[in-house]
Amino acid sequence: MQKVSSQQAIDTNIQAKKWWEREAEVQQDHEKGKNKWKALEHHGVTFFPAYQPHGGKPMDLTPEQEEICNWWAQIVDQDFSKKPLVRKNFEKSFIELFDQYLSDYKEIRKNRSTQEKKKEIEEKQKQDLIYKYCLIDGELEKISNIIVEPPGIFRGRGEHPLAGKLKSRIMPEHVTVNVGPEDPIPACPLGGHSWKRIISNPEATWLCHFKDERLEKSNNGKYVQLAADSRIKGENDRKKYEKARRLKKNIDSIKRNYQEKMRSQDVVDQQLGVCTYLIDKLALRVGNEKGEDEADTVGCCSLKVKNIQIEENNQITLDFLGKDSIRYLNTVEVEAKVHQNLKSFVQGKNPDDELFDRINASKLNDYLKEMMDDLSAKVFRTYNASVTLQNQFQEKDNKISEIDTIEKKVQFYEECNREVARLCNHQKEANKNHDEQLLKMKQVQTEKQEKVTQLEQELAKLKKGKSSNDPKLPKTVDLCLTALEKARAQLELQEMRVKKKDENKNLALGTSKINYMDPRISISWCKQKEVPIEKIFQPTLMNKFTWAMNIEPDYEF
DNA sequence: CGCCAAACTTAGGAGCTTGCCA
DNA sequence: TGGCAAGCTCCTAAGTTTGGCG
Repeated sequence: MQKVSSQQAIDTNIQAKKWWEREAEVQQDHEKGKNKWKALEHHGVTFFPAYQPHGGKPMDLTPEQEEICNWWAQIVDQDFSKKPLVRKNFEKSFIELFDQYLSDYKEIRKNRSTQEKKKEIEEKQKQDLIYKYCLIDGELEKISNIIVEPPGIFRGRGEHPLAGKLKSRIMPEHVTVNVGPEDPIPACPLGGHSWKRIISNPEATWLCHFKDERLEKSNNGKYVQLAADSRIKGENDRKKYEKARRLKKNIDSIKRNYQEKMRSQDVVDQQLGVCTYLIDKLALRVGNEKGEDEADTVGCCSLKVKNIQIEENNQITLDFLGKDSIRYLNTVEVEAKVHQNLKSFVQGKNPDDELFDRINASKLNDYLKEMMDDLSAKVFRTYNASVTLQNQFQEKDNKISEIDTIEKKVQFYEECNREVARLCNHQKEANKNHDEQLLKMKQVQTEKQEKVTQLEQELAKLKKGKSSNDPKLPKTVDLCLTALEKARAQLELQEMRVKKKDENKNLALGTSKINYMDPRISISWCKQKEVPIEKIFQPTLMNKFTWAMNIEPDYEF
């Protein structure tokens, strides 16, 4: 891998290969069929360093610590030790014995000089450099993750049956490596060890695969994948949005199709129709069935009777835990036929029974493919998110004007973004100091308001030829007007900040920006409104979406 | 078909750095 | 000049989709 010699050489190479400007070649690539590459060269994956015993020397338990460990060992198989309260109390006392070391360690790390920290990072980057890039058909490409996951405690979300189980240390013997048939097999970075298997699968884009054998069935392992700004990921991303645009083009006939479907005499068809209606209208996930060893969450097809309330006036309330055990709670009006069908699906069932008992995700996707080539349920989320953003820009356009500041325009963008996040139910945990912080900001707002009022009063006085004696206040009408204008602008900014703070309390805007909204909508809007794109996209997104940067200002999704 | 594995995208939170204000 | 919120990247869990197999 000659090209991986220095960071500068890499940057130059990466800059040089703009795949989106070489569409002809990209077209040719399709002739390769299912194959994603002919040559693939890389250095494999690195490993989490072996555990460093505390302070580099073996840590003997103090007699006190050892004795306490023994106490627990004596009762560990008794019912007593299974009681949550017992475990909680014991754990607390136990951890107190050890956490002094950890907090000391943390403190030492924190107190290193800025220079020292910087040097450490630079050295790490230098070490990682050869692992960070691969060669795909001769082109240098960035890799996203180059180290296997460290051993530790599994942190499942929500009520996960496996939460707290141990994740074992991944060794080269757990790793399968995918390289080109003519390319060198990467050297195993751990002496005395060797890779589990070397394969050459050009239909896959992953470089390494590793699996913790200890975790159960639903764990299908992890991959070393290309970075988001690589050609292959970029092409896939663009294809995703093009497919969503195709859905937009066909949406009328698709709507007619599922409307007809839910009017069928066949319950299977009714369920397919209603499910598609809900996925289209509410941007729900498809909802695959889940295993015993996974958290109990649902999506559209796996909704249970207890997750829906059929209300008056064609309203329904959906209340369920979705992906990541995030709660979805929404009361909406649906079409009369949908309401009627849902009522019949609920009829005679128990709360834990499936609402759509005759279908599943796979059948639903089969149905979607009858209507549009390549259509699957997730495309509706991409389509809905992108259309929502575009519509928000249009509907709210009168809220901003050319003379507005960049900050105000950016706030406007966020307002539109929030509607998308709401649609997709992208929630986050509120900052634990949120209320306190908001109060402080509101106080600042009040002060700014008072300042404006004060200046307004002073202006009135000055116009009558009078003046206050306060030396802080302007002495002429002109000066006062300038000051007032400034104060009003400051007040408006603060009001926007307060609003943003409160509205973003439980909403995560990042997810839709990264995964759902066609970046070309945002970029063309920025061009129209003369907002620098960096104000909307952080550096990683600027890189991820470079393929979309040359879009015209009048792009329509 | 139903079931399962493989391969990929989507997700929230941890934890770091940055930048602002008192 | 240090305290703290905001911004951002990293991490890895948790989804979806497809296709092969009995």
